[in-house]
Amino acid sequence: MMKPTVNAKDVAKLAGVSQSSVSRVFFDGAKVTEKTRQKVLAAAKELGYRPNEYARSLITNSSKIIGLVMKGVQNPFYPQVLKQFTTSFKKHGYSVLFVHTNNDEIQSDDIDTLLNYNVAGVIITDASMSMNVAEAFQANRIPLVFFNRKLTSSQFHSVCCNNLNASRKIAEYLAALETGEMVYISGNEDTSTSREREQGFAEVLKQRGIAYKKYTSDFSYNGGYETAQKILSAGKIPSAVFAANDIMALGVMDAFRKQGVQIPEQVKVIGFDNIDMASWPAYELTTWEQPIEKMVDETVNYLLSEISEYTGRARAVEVEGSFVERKTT
Amino acid sequence: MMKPTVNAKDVAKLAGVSQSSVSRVFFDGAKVTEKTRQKVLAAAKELGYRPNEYARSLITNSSKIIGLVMKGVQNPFYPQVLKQFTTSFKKHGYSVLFVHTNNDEIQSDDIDTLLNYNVAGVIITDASMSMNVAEAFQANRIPLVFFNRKLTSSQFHSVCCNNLNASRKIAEYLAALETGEMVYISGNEDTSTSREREQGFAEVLKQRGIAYKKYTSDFSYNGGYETAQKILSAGKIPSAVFAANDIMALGVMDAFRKQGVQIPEQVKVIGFDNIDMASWPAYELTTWEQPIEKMVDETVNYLLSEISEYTGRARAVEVEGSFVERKTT
DNA sequence: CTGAAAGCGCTTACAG
DNA sequence: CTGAAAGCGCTTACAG
Repeated sequence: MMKPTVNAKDVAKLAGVSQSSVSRVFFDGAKVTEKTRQKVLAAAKELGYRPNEYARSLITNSSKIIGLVMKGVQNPFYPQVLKQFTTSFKKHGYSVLFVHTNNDEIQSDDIDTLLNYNVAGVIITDASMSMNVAEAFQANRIPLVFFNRKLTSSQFHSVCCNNLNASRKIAEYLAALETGEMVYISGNEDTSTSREREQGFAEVLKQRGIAYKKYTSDFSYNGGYETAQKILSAGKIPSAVFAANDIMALGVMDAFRKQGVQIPEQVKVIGFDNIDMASWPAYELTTWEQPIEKMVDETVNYLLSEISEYTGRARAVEVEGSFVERKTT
Repeated sequence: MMKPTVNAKDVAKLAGVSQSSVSRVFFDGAKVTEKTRQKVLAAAKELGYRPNEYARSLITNSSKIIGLVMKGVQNPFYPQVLKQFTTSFKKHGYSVLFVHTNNDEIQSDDIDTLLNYNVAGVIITDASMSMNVAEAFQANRIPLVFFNRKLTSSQFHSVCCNNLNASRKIAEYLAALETGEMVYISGNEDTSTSREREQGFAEVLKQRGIAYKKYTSDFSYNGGYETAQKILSAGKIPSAVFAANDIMALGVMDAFRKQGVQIPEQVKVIGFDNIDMASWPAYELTTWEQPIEKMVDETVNYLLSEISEYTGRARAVEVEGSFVERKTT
């Protein structure tokens, strides 16, 4: 038994017009007289007609699908991002194909999926991608943006928070409060995000003659927790800890507290992102707010404009965020 | 300038075979001699050919896309679910179209999207859906499963944790510890999940002659937090609080602690889900673990079997979870 | 503005 | 097993 598919021809017959006219009624930008439109719409409604998206994509050689690649759904920052992208693209008539990579680097079967569906655009959030793979998208003239990540090569578009400026501000704030040795906890070292946040922080501390020690972690709660234990077992409690994201900062706080270390009296803690939990009474974490909405808007606008007219122009867009002072400093 | 699309015909020409043969090489289940296969594969590789998914879907009147509808991405339980579904479906050659609804009820434009893409199957997680909309999927013979929700009507398939059994066990556990009045904090009242969890809890408490009071909330952290404040301002601290999910339980804990109420000494707290945070040292929440993996497997298997042969058979699948005792009881 | 017709890139009976 | 051909449901020049 087949699904009873009703097509444009059926509607045309019932409406007493040509199949072309039916098509025009449902195709944005095509012209039909109001009278034809009404006849077609009535017939379509009666039959329960809906245009076949696959036939459309086939003939136009384009799709209304955006590929969104994500890895760290465990970090509450990203579900938030996913939600905003989906909502925003829906308004523009695009749907989101969700691709999850377990690995740091996006795998070739995921790329195949994206390419097979001829996605209108691709967003890579916290996964990375080898150069030649990114080039595969360029070769197919599929616009691509790295979200919250930046590649060293300038030939790819990226949208990030101004990490350098943010981490400078954080360092200045901390330097005004404390002058003892501090700690920076990095996320995965191969991410621009982690590197830039360290860079701005280091710059200012150097100016002020304040030393800091770096611990390498992985942007996860457990990573933060374990790093805090290492810090403590190293003997001296630092005057402040700047973690490259909030979820690590929460781990740090929990580990410190477990050892009876007072925050902020003995050590100040600052995160980055301003995820929901940062404002929870159990944490009240001082942090830097990433302006997700602005970042999403920038990304969507770029993608939309590249979809309507492909230029391949790429640049590193940076959006300012804002400092959120709470009770851990 | 057009995208340089290479199609099966191009490959056929280079390989010296017919376009049909090229198609057969890339279509699972079709037969070709090994010699032909090699020639085609070589040519395809040289040209960078990949089958057009839209032409495929058009001709087969089917797709390799699963629609996943979700609302509460703010609750860490759901990103986890999303991740597992994506991973599992990928193994079976399906991609996930992510649909986010802000509203409790899934909106008609989302349904249109799903229908236009002729999705192979649909999963509704925490959103609800009016009966006639669900019927639209049935009319199109698109298998549908409600995940972690159950409709009163038995004509739809659902996969849930055995909430009744779980909440009975929770009540028994609590009754063995305390006999004073308890509290149940519901999620959104129109969800089966919340109702069933109350039912099992109420049943057992009644048997044991223990009273409980119900507060209505919304499955969110803030909801739990505010409810705890209400509980406290009502005067008497209950012997135990059972929150319909973990994220509310965390809110409850934070509100209690803020008022200096000791957990578990003055009041015991139990959640439901076993999200990552429940195990964090700041909480160590006693809870019921929902077996996400098993629930996802059940859902995927059902969908896959209905996709390969549609029966329309529906039943309410229930999966057992397990009690996780930590330090809040 | 409207209709007849070509064609997007595939799958799949049908012959051979 | 393989090839020629029909056809999936659309969009879009091209005439009228």
